[in-house]
Amino acid sequence: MLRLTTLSDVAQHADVSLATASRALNPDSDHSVNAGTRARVVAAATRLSYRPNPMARALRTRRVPTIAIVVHDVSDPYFAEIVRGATRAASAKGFLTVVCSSDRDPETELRYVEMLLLSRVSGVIFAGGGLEEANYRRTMREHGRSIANYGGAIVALAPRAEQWPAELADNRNGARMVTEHLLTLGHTAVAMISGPATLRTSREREIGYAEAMKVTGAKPWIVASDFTRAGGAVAMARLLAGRRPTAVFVASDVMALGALAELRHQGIDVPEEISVAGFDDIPGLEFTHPTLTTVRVPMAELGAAGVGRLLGELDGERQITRVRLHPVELVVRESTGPAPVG
Amino acid sequence: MLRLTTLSDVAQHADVSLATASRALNPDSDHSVNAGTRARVVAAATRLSYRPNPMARALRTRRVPTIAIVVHDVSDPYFAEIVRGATRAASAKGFLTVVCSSDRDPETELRYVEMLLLSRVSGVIFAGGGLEEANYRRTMREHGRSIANYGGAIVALAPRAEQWPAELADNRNGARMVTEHLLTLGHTAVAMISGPATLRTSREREIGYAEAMKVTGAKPWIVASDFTRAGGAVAMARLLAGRRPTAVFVASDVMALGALAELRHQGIDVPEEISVAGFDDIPGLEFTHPTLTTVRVPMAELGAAGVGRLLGELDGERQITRVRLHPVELVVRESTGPAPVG
DNA sequence: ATGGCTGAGGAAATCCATTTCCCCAACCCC
DNA sequence: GGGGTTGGGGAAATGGATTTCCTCAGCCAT
Repeated sequence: MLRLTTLSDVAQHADVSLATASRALNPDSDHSVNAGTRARVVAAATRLSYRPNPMARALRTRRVPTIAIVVHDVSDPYFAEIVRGATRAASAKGFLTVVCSSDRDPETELRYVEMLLLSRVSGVIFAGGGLEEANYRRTMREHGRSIANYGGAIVALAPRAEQWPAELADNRNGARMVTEHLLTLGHTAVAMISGPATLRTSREREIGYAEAMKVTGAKPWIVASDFTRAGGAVAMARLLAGRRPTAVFVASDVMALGALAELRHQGIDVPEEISVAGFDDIPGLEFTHPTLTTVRVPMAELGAAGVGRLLGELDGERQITRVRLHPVELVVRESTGPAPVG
Repeated sequence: MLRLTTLSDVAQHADVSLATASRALNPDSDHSVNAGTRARVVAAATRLSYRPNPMARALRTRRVPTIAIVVHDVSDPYFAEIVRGATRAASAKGFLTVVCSSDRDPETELRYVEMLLLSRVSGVIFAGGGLEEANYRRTMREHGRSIANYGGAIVALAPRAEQWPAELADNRNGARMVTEHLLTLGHTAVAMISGPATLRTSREREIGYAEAMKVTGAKPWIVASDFTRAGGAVAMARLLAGRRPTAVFVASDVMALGALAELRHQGIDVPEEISVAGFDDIPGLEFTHPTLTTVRVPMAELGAAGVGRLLGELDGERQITRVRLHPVELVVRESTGPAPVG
């Protein structure tokens, strides 16, 4: 069985004590070390290709060099992209990332969070929005407190009832912008396909949409469904069954892809007959047909920002602004066009 | 800062020594404990709601209740789906899963694996195929040995040079099947868009394609590119620039989506003028246009099987068959049709 | 010259569970 | 009854880094 070089090996080779070796290699210590001594230690460490044992360090510092990211579904491109940004940022700082995919089941999510707090991860990033459900909220609040109690940090990347520090996409503004875009194109019958009403993210995007609609005097026209391709298709079918809109703002790209498929299925041309816009700008939209107009959410950046924020909190940097809003950007592609005349 | 109950608290309350307390709570120890004593300890542990400190345990046992999965890119639907299956299976067994996304960079992957072996994860699942590059292979082999040395397990979910236990999709067979499907439709000029030549997965799929082509006497016609949407588009453009095929087998669905976009861009009808088939059956293909004919790889199942295999290896179950092949299935959709006449 | 301070180093405690190694009593067998 | 096993328990070592508490020398001010 492999024996790796330990700090005491390094100390011996550099002819210093364990304490000095440790301090030499952790420059941000309070205790100063003579430059020459430090050089000797560093040299020895390099020569022996020393790597500190993460477990020992974790035991002593009471902190695991691991963070967790909780998502609704890893195989949803939106979350996948966030995870990508987060893992990259984390590994750059020497942290590993455990990914917990709840498969959109609140129970599963709660169980995961309990596992996480028992294993004392340094911090937890909640990438998905919270649920507006009494039991879920209560348990989540308790877990959050437990995590805070042992010194773990929490960051949210989507709107949540809990007052956790957050790095959020400007959902409301984005929804308003894209709706205004559709209105500017001359559409008056602008419907929205939204996510589940229990999800805060849906609500924020609905509010932005409603704000833009309010100006026109038209009243909001919202159909809710699941945040999945199938959900989008179903919602679009429901819309098409009644009075037809000429433009539809869909609350997520994944749903929008489903909606587009349904339109194609029914032989309705986009954007000639109906304009469609999504939200998120997941990768690959420029390869769909028609290419999808959407609102770009800097997903990978959100993930990275979440990690940065988390590590900052761990270092005790109390941010004044608990919630930071990341700007979003309208991306106009082929799926939106002028309202049909007549 | 919360002080949690430690084993010695439990020991005191149960009025036994530390050693006995530990043995009472870890029933699979060699050392037997009197039933009454054990009951006392367990009662105390429950009363104090004792949870062993994972860090201390990890330091001592040199093993963390965590497994790792190494992928080329989490935001690639193929890998995302595998990760989903793996994390679910792992959490059912009480393991957390760290996800390492190399972003298709060999250096990054190697660095990750080094981090993993230093943190002594219980096991590592390699979801992506290995690279045929001398330095990569050598370093990876060394890391693999280190992991085995400390008692960690390794499982591969894609073909690799290293002789690790593997749960593989039947790539060769799938590629043969889909190529035969195209040939059966009357196509004679059947080209293949493959992944990077350095990737074993590409090679296996090429072999299956070549086998099917051999029967017809036609010689293989392969264009290699990246395993990305853009890669698929570029390769298709290259194909279209020369003598045109009437059917193209694309080595992955993600690439196939790019290839389809390029065809649409050039105004070429699918499948009227050119048939296109992919590989993997990533989620959402039934929402594309045209819906994509492909070979279904049970991705989530592979991920779960990988976890199962890993935990089996940890328990010392030496499998006789090192490599298990998972059957794949042809899924015919709209993107393939009869060869154009003339 | 004395007290106080700082820079630099070391010995030892600490984090907490697991695992030797050792001991004792009870029991068995010849 | 003496020697050998076995069941059950404890003291202490172990894993490897961080951190607390000292110590000592050198320097400054009083």
